Amino acid sequence: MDAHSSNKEKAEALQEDLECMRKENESLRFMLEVMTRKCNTIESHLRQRNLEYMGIDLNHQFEANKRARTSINEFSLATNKSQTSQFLVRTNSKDSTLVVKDGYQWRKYGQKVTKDNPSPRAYFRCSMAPGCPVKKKVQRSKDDKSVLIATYEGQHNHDSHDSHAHFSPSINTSAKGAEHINFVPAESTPTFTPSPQPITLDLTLSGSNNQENSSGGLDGNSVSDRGFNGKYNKIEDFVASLTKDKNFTVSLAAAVARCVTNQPKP
DNA sequence: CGCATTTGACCTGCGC
DNA sequence: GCGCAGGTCAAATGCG
Repeated sequence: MDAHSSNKEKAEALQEDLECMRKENESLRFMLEVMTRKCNTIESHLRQRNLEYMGIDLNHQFEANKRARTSINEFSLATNKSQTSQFLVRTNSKDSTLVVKDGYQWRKYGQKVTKDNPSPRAYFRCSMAPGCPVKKKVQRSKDDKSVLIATYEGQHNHDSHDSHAHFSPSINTSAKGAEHINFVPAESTPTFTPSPQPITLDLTLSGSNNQENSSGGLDGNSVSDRGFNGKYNKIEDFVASLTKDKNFTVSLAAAVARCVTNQPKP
């Protein structure tokens, strides 16, 4: 009967392990959910704040432009209808080029000085694929010369050759002058409460220069995550701490493997 | 030489 | 119909 009792002990030990792993799995899921929620919150906050900034800009532009054909709300609707999206791109203020590195290849086909803004507006067509209908307009912000306003129209009929560079231009530091770029999507939320403080978000997780980027925002109002239990100042810090934790990595890998294979822990 | 950029001319749409 | 402003075209130019 010794064999029987030892098997029973083994089964109990395995059940204990299984219970531990279940709890670990639950906590991991909880953490993932919390991080997802925080990301969504930050994203929606950014969009709202950016549109508030754009609202001011548009108000100024419409005051200056008697030929304005759309109201602010109409602008918002048109943005959705015609598949246009607008991004604020922070660049080196000394950089006079209107180049926005977004992972696609663009051919410039025109430049025009508009009435409401002394900075010229450049017109680009996507040249990565023949027949790609996407166009973009790039113009410096009237209020902040270090900010480029990039307006994209249409949808690409191909993929970016560099998916990492797509909308992650701060990764690309080799471009002439474009050494410090942050993208801020400016679309969809129809709220235009004036706010004097635009915000930018550096979406890269590239470590050291994140600190500089976050403190070097347009107005020092870059978003930082006050973190889990006040321990982590930024999501990046939290993620970095997690990725450095060997136990976390191993547990996460095991949990993911179990989820993928749909198998209980042995 | 081929390709991208520049830039003046031209086209288009809208308000008056 | 005219004028204005944004958008596009295409010849000229520059660069590798």
